Amino acid sequence: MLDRAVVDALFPSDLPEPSHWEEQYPPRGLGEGAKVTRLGPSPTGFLHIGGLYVGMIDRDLASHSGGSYIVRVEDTDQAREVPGAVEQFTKAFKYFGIEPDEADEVGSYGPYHQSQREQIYLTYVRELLRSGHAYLCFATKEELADITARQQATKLPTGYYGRWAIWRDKTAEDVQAALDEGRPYVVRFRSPGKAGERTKFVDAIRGELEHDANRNDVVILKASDQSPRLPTYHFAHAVDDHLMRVNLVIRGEEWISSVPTHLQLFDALGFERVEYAHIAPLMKQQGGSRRKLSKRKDPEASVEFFIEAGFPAPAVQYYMRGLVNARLAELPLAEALEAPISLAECGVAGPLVDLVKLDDICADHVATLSGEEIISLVSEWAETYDPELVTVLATERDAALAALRVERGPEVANPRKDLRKWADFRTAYGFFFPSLFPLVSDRTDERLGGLPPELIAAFAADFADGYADLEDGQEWFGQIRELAAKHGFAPNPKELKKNPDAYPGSIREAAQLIRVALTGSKASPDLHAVARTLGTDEVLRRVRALAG
RNA sequence: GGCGUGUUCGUCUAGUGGUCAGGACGUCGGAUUCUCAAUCCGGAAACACGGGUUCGAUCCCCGUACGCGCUACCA
Repeated sequence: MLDRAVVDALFPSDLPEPSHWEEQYPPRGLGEGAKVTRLGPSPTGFLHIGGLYVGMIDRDLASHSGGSYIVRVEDTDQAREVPGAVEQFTKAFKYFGIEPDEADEVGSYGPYHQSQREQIYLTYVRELLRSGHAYLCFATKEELADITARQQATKLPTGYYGRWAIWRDKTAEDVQAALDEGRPYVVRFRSPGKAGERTKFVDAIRGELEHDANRNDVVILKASDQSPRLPTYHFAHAVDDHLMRVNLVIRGEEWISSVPTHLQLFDALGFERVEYAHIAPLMKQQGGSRRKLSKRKDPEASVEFFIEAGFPAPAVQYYMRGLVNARLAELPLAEALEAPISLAECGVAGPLVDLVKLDDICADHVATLSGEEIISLVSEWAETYDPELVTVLATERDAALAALRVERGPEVANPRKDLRKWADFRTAYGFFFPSLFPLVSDRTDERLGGLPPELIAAFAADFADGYADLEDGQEWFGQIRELAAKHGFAPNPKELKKNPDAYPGSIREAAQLIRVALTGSKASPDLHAVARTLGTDEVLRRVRALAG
């Protein structure tokens, strides 16, 4: 063990003692059972949907227990940091309504960026060094690679332990000599683990788990020739979660294997242990098997994907909550968003993200919204992703409201479900806006089904000349029926099938002419409703364009 | 390789020592219809495999297979 004087000389002389931090970050004095949770996103790219998923659970448990939810940016890997990532996190959390109680400038347990907590970490590293729970390691990358290679060659577990831990028991003289040479070092934890020893712990989701005790002298503080001097995840987890008074750590199941290490660290530091809940990761189907959603390969792994497409936040939340607790998927959306998540009911196998099911949920949800709500949500989304649409919605608001009353609205028993996400709006409803609608005047347009151009022109002209804006749907459609008969169309598809050469098409094809003229599409809401909504003038303008 | 963890219809899952193994999404068929989105009705579809324990196992135990994770100065 190093002399205290030698240890202290490694650190700034004004570095605070642990008591300083303990006083600055006192216990929270929350009620019985209050959960203090945290999410530790790493700004090495866009927020992963899995991060949002875990954050939602954190947020929920904190809220329902009267606790607090913290977002702590884990930016200790400065080399991999991506600029703008933190801003994107904030935006994503906001979009989905999963916002922290404490983050960045808000909260008295900060700073909430690990890169700004150097002093704190150093205090506790020094403490561990003083007590002999940690030591300096001057091993070079080459030496470490060599150790790993030799362990692999002899089929031994890899790691820095036992006789491989070459700096663990060096004399003070050797350490001093290396220090005098100015060699860079890392600080390693002196693991108390013994070969064959087992560690038992309780996971709030999985119950009692058992693992080999950690024997690895893990690095807790990265290289001394870097600035700022930052800790590894393991050490930062212990220090931060203790000082932020977090008492429930919810994280991905990939951390289960690290729990024995974390427990040793908490014990060595004299911290009270925290409760763990390890969540099964969101998966992706890959051929016949499945794998974790990958940020690089899967667009839907990024929360950005959902924001760009304008998936309604409540629908996404509802879907995710159903994955967390299947019971919530059986509840109506509003209830499911309010009902508390239960860790004990969490699945232990990673679920596949089913975008088709999400679509279904979105469609059902949007169908419950009013026209005003849809316009406001679409506008908000379009602010970033379709500025032209924002203007149109503002200047032609009446047209938008009218469009959204077509087969929709609270009084309709079976509302349309053609909007799943805001990016669908332009495709599904754009034709209602004169300024967004390109007239169809080319009679050879494939949308018209290849009917003879002169027939199309004559039909359209006839329709426009005799058009009446009738209120009754059957009567209104009667106009098309009569014209169809006059122009030789079969009265129904069955007749056409019986006698294909006798007709240019059936009533179906005839109606399609008007549909394409009015909407530019072969699929649309009820034609009568569309025509009434557009108004006589606009109907005539569009049909006459086709008549030529 | 070692250690850990998991496995019910295609997907998310419910469930129990004796159930026709339930629901939802998807899918298929039908109805409706001027096209869609829907809606309504109906169908197909699962307890990974092999041993035990038991009168009986999807459920309990042990193996096997397969998936996933950890085994970094990444988180």
